[in-house]
Amino acid sequence: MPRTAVHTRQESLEKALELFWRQGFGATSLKDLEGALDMRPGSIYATFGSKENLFREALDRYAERAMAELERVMAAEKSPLGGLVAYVRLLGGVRDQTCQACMLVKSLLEFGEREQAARPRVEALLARMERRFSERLAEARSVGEISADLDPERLGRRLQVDVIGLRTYAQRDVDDRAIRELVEDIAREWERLRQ
Amino acid sequence: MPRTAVHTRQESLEKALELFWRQGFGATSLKDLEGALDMRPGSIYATFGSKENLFREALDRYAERAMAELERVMAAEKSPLGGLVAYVRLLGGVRDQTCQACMLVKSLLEFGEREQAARPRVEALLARMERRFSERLAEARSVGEISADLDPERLGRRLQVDVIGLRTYAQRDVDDRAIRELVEDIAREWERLRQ
DNA sequence: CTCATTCTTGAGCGATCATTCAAGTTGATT
DNA sequence: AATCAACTTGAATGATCGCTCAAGAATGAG
Repeated sequence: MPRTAVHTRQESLEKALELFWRQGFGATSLKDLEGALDMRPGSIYATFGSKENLFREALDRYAERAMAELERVMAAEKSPLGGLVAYVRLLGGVRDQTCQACMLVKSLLEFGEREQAARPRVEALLARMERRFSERLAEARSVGEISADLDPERLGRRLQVDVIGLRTYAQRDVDDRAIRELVEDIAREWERLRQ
Repeated sequence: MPRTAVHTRQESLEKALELFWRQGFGATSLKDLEGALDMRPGSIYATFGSKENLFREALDRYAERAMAELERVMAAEKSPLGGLVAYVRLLGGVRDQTCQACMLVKSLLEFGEREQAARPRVEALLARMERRFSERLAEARSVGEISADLDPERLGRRLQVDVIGLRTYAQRDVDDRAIRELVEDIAREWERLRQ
């Protein structure tokens, strides 16, 4: 009996995610969203409630995809350490994405003040990613790939710093060769942990 | 014969820098600046021309200070590599600054689109910092501190990735011990290049 | 067809944005 | 005291911000 919806929630979210990722929350106006989603303000608000809520949903979707990709890459490698190295190498191919830098990191820096609404979510999603790194590094240690002296938590943090640094650096206007070399250097450093 | 100015350009710039660093360009309104500089719009525009120009001057000032600190730390160490390691260790004390993350990096991510006005300047300032790293690493190589096989340019990039990653990570709501351990781990990695 | 339900529209809301400028204030010089 | 240049003020500008809501359009059921 209802009028058929012309857009699915998922598709709209995808388009919003792309915009927010590229431009950030503050720099993306409702007019931008109207254009990208091909929806009028009334529809957007009926569907998503507010710009901020739409952003939060986009963030969650982004993080979900990022985690899924990490799991996919890790699952393809038997070695826990090898899986993480493969993930690092994959970041070299980031150049043809919507944006080189991680959306979580962009949001973290945009919402510097802690009282900002989306900030806790950003924190939680970054923490989850780091935790996954640490878990995998703990596995690597327990199967003897890396020294028992190493602390998986410290290594997980260290890996997140590398990922953040690499992807943020890739946002600079440098040529692809530089990025490829960088990825290779970082990947080799992690390989070197193998004992 | 003129009326005595109540604010010096330098002091105003300092206050603006602090605001822009913490909040970013877009999230800092003229009302914010009016409050922080204790100046009315007319004065601000008479002095700095536009919000964007004020931001650009603040950026330059930030970069100048950052470069000066790098030079200071490096000058205090005889060893070129040691100077860079000392700089990395110093980043651990970043926690009591205006903002943990580098203002250049925050700006790089905020002005993702290349057509943004301040973007080329951000690129140039980041490139200058990296170049300085590479120069110092070239010295380290020429005095035999690190292997002749290593490429100072690649290492300079690698160091900038570490610095970007570390300072951006420090923006997260993690405890100081985590940051201290991270700085130590990164510093030790660079020490390990010493042959 | 009529109706009820769901979705979409877009004009318009008050607030805030960066910016301008005519008028006011100040202080040294005459 | 009068003058004038330098500096500051703050009301006002048009644009744009996120958002609302009454009205319109489209569908399936009766």
